[in-house]
Amino acid sequence: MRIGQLAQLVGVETQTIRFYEQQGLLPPPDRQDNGYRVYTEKHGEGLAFIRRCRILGLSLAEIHELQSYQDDPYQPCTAVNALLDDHISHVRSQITALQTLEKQLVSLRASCNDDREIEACGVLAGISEGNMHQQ
Amino acid sequence: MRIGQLAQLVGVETQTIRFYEQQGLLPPPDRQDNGYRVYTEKHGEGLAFIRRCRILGLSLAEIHELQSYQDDPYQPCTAVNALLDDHISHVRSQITALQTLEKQLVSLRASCNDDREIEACGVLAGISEGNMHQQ
DNA sequence: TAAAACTATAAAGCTACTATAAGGTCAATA
DNA sequence: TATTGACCTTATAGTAGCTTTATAGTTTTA
Ligand SMILES: [Zn+2]
Ligand SMILES: [Zn+2]
Ligand SMILES: [Zn+2]
Ligand SMILES: [Zn+2]
Repeated sequence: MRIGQLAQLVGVETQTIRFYEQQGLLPPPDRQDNGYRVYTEKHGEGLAFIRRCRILGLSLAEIHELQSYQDDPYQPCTAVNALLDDHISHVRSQITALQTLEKQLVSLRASCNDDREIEACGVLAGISEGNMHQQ
Repeated sequence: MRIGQLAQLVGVETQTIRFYEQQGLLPPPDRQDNGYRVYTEKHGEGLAFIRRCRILGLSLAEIHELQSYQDDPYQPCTAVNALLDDHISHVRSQITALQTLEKQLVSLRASCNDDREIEACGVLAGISEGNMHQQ
């Protein structure tokens, strides 16, 4: 399988595949005489794994770590589960931060209607004066 | 006021101030004979405004837009309020996406306890098989 | 006077790609 | 046979918002 076919199969751009190879997330495939990369089914599985991890919001570093665990199949999976727990708390703290942000933005927005001049805009005034109802 | 004092006043690194100047968010200050930047109180206010916007999650482009409105104080503030409305919807869609993600991650995590071998890890299996309970 | 602290510019690094440029390879068509 | 088009190669730059590093000049302090 050449790079274009693999890309279409998994739904990724060819550059992305080369990028993952360069980052050490995909093993370098064999090459044809003309230099073209030749992929196997294993590469397809590896690439699909990476993509599903990315959809779950895992960073390339976290994916790399997971791969290192996969290479050690008889270790206990504590570290894998811990990695996921950490990632869940990453996501949760992002959610919390964004919710706080949303409240601030909504209250800022409520301080103005559409019929003022810029000079009297409650939004701009709120930002300028630091009335951001923190915490 | 020199750059270090301004930085300490607002709670920013000196490089960040130079960066904002370079990006056109802070007006270039006067220089001493030795080339050192000299800042006024206005610069302090401008910098604090930028920082508060950043804390509210506004992009530099959005901040730039707000600044252009500030320069036109007798226009109606419709555009300012619209910018904030847009930003609030940015934030809300991020929250929604992260909440979906969190559900997927929690359900994935629930598919494993800590007492398995990697080979039998429910988390890794879940990712590999694409059991991500989408939508 | 010499070191410490501050300033300057320019360039690279960070994440996870995406896009562009310039070129080599191959099958099919005119 | 010549050429078109689809595919492949590498290398380089761009995205956002800084941070870090390198190198050098200036001011303040001991
Ligand atoms: Zn994470
Ligand atoms: Zn307004
Ligand atoms: Zn926004
Ligand atoms: Zn497990």
